[in-house]
Amino acid sequence: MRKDINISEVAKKAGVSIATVSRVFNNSGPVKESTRKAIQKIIEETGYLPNVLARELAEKRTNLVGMIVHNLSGEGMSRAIEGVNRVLDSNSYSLLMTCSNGSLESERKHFELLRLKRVDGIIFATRSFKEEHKDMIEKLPVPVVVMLQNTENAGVPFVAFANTAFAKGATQKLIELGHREVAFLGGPEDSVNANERKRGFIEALEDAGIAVEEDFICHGNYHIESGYEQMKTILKRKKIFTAVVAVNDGMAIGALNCLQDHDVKVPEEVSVLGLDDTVLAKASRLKLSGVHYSYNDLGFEAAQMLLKQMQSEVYDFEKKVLPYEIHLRESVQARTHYKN
Amino acid sequence: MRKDINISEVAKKAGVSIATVSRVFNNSGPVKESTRKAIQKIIEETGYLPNVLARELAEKRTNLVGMIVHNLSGEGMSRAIEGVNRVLDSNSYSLLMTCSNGSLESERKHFELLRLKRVDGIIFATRSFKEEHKDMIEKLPVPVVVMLQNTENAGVPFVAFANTAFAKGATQKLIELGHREVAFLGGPEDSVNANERKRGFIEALEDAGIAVEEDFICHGNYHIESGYEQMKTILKRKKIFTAVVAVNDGMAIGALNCLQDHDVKVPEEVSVLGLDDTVLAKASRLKLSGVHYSYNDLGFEAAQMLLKQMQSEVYDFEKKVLPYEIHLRESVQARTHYKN
DNA sequence: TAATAGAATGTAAAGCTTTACATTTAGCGC
DNA sequence: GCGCTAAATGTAAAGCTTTACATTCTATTA
Repeated sequence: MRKDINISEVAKKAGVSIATVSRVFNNSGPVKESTRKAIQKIIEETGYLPNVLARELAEKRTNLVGMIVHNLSGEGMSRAIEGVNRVLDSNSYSLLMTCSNGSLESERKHFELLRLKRVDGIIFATRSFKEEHKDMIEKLPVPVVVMLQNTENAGVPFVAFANTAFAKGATQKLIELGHREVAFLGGPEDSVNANERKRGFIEALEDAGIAVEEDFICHGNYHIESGYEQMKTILKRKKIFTAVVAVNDGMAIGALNCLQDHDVKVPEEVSVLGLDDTVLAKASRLKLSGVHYSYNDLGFEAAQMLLKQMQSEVYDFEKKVLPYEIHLRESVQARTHYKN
Repeated sequence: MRKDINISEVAKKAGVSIATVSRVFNNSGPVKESTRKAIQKIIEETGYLPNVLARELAEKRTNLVGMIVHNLSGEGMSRAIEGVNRVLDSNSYSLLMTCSNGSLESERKHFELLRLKRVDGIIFATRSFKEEHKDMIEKLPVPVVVMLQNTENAGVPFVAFANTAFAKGATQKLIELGHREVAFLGGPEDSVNANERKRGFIEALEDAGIAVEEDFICHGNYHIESGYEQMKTILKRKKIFTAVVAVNDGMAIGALNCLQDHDVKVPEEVSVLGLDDTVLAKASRLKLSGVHYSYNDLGFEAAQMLLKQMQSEVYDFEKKVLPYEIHLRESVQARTHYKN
């Protein structure tokens, strides 16, 4: 298409050197007022825009932040990206987005791509953080902030949710309400986040001196159908329970539907709580209880932390665990005498 | 961090010129086998990676595709981005993502940013396509594909859903089932997509010779609460209707909850259909009827089209309207005699 | 053996900016 | 009017690659 005008053409038209034009454009040095005016006029007339590639080459920075995400399904990650974008936008950075689909090999490829593209920093959202990831990160010439995983042990900066803490807190609320036989619908057994939540659940029981029954613990895949199935499995065991904690809203909704289909009254007979607060929580007529935490803030904080690291010479360890709120709604009530 | 090695250092070590190294690295010219081997060895030893910035400067292309999206809430857009990513990934392009938050001014800013960043093409997802957008696009030196809006009139290439068609089709299904008093819960009045769906609804009625009653048409904001409110408004009018078409799943779920709360039996008394098929459709015990269309495909097709445009010299108009499927599930049944 | 085609390799320009350093200009005090 | 300082401007290198064109081989054919 139409040929771009470059700095030397502007300089020629203005009868000055390119250095002076550069100084005017970037306001990076003393220029006589009359010269400045003249150059600005030419810039405007010609619509001159510097070639960012050349500039980046000279400056050795791209004002680009890379982001590696396993996938985008689920509303959480999108919100996080919005949060990231908000920060980058107001700091003149742009976002290079990639989906890794979770495999280690693919993640390695994406780290290399971002390195090649010379991004100035990387936000890395992974399902589970491995030793190999640490190696990848250490090889990079730019800072990396991990999102959604607690990488304290690895010494890698991160922003994450307090999975164990809020799972424990929510379970404790149920215990406070008199529940002692509580079932847990967990996530995939190899998911770090799901296991952290499960741990919180177990800790709450243990702290209260309640024995943890394996019969009350199941694992699913986060989906509604899976919640339904796992709930059914537990129901079949015919052991009495008065509350269910689900690792996320999908499983909670599945459980809710399953209970209702089996004529178990919620919340009169069984309370249901999802460790989540997505749009699904609002979908059922019976308002689902859950834990609220902001993915938007997650992204926001991660981007903030990254920019900070990018500005400092040394990438020192830093961490941020986000706050949460437990919302008890219609799906939870105090334990009443259980009618068998 | 550690200094990168550049092509001339590799050349020096190998005792050849940089041109030869470039030829080996890019496999872009004849090189004697022994020389090639030697250079490849040095490349491996030194871990040489070309400076992409310099390369892009020389090649005048960035292998970058920009994407402007109003926002990322809702699962649709994320899926679309995944689809885009899938195509770009396998074609060695990367994605520069920006959220415009919908304002025209912001969109203009983002177009400029992408132009500055010298992306090779742009995918533009907007809520409503205006004359100004066309101007912005025509000024750009790279092709643009619009996503989610039918821009046939403007002559701008696009990939979109057949809003009017599937809304009409779904409504016709209801009519075939004997429904004649059908309510419509629409989206925001300034949303092009929402209005296209409304038009399809109206066309179906008109084609069947059914008068369109304003009392049966409401507008909301896509959310569950809004669907609930609008449904209530219509219920209050005390006119008999036997089916409801909602502009999306959120409104449909809201309507469903509202009807049930008012002791209206679904589907026995009123059928409910959402012009959507998100995760929400699976959340209720009563399986919601709807229209299925794939956002992932939307992104996929948009990216494909863009790449094609990028490869051809002239950017000729092209369009793609995606297929859809109407799924009648539990929430819809044939009209039976209406008990008053 | 010389000519010649074709392969292999090298040279240098083009792509465009930033910036350290060099040079020139202007202004001020004496 | 001279000298000095500070401001204004210019020069050229550095950042690194690709590639058109030039040159130098190598091998084949006459």
